[in-house]
Amino acid sequence: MPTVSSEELAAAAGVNSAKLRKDFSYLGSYGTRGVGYDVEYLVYQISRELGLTQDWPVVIVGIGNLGAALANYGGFASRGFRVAALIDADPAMAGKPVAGIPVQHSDDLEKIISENGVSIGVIATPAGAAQPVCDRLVAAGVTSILNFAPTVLSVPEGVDVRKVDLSIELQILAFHEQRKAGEDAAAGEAGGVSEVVAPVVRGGAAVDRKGPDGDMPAVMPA
Amino acid sequence: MPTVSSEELAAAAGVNSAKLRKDFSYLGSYGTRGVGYDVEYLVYQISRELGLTQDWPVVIVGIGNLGAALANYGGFASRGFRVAALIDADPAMAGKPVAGIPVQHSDDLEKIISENGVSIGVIATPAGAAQPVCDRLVAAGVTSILNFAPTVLSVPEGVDVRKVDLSIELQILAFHEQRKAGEDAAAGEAGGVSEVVAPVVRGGAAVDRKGPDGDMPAVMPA
DNA sequence: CCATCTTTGTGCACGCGTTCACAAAGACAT
DNA sequence: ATGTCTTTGTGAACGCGTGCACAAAGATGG
Repeated sequence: MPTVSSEELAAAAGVNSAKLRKDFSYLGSYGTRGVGYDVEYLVYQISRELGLTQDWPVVIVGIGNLGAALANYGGFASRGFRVAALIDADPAMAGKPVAGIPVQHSDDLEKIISENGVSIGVIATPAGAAQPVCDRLVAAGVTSILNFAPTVLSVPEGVDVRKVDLSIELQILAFHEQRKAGEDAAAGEAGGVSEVVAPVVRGGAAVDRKGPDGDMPAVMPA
Repeated sequence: MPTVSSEELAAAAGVNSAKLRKDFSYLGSYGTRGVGYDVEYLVYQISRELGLTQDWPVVIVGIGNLGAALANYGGFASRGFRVAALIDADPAMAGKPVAGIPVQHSDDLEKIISENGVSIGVIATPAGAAQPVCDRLVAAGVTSILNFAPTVLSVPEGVDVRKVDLSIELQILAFHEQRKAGEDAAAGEAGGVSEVVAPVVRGGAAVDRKGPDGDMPAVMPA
């Protein structure tokens, strides 16, 4: 029986082995003392816990460049996701296959959602269309939404929304880039930029616990 | 003079007002006691601190669906970013304009980087091309990389890499979706899924502090 | 069957960030 | 000018997650 010790896994993942063991104990994944964890059983347990063993049908609304990129993305299938349908408001797109899946018109959105039992929707529309699309998705029964449009969506209680702002990631890189440059510059003066920035970098105010990075202050001007 | 109090800002952002004040104090943004913060000055200070007042030239390598989507993304300019060049390995793409910018062939990558003083690169290539492209970018002087390809990039010390895995966001939604469903089901049995999952959700082991969500265990099978 | 060795599972303490609570500071009215 | 009222800035306490260190448990060899 192939096994791994918490020590090996911790080294590979770059975390503390005690923390890893504590987490596994919560999962109820019992290892064997003196031996380690049964790899196969462990993989199964974690997969199940994360929902990888389930089949999640998703719909992608808005088949522009981004929507097409998502439809072609290879990483979905291995994670338990199945693109159940592609939806676009442009009648000219209807029927045209993208990533092997024919695009359907948004008039049929509600029907598509209910017929496929979809509970997760991806919005890749322009900003203006995002909220109306969101409302229709929610009304049709979708309870989790991944939003790529640069808008804040308002949804009723019980619906999860995650917003992916592609420029935020760049923002974070630029922030660190600036710090790199700032530290060099501050070497000359006394009390340079880095001293001012450092505490902020540690304890920046978080607008939302779901923010992508705890290392950056989340309060920023529009 | 238009002002805002920390209380108002905190309410709007959904955070504790003391935390917000403490953060602002690190910035050196002095407010006026009894009045609040001068909005205009505050916006300027935060913008400067985050690097929004600087001009960051970036190059996008790999002009497929995703690369094109990024090139067309409107949110970059307002955040201080300027797409300095689009680069693709396909000779057929060379010269063709995407988002108003002509695509250049990857043979000229090094020249493009140095001539434009680019320090931030975006990789939107297929997985196989990512590491070689990354190496060339770094060799040419890029010190921050935003990676959309589904590969872990290895870079020398001093270079920042942020990986955007589009399927991870979906994963997180599915995880919460499962918890929603699990809680209902567990209402019947004693000691259902939620009790097991809850502690994990709080204290999941983090492979990387830069992970996108502290609310989910980061250890998962490949 | 006993001794030893490995690895898990976890109580406990440390450290850090968040929050509370209040004194200091300035505006504004009288 | 003085008092009152509002809001900032921050010292101190609290709470939580992380990491240490060890006892319990099982394997393995003699």
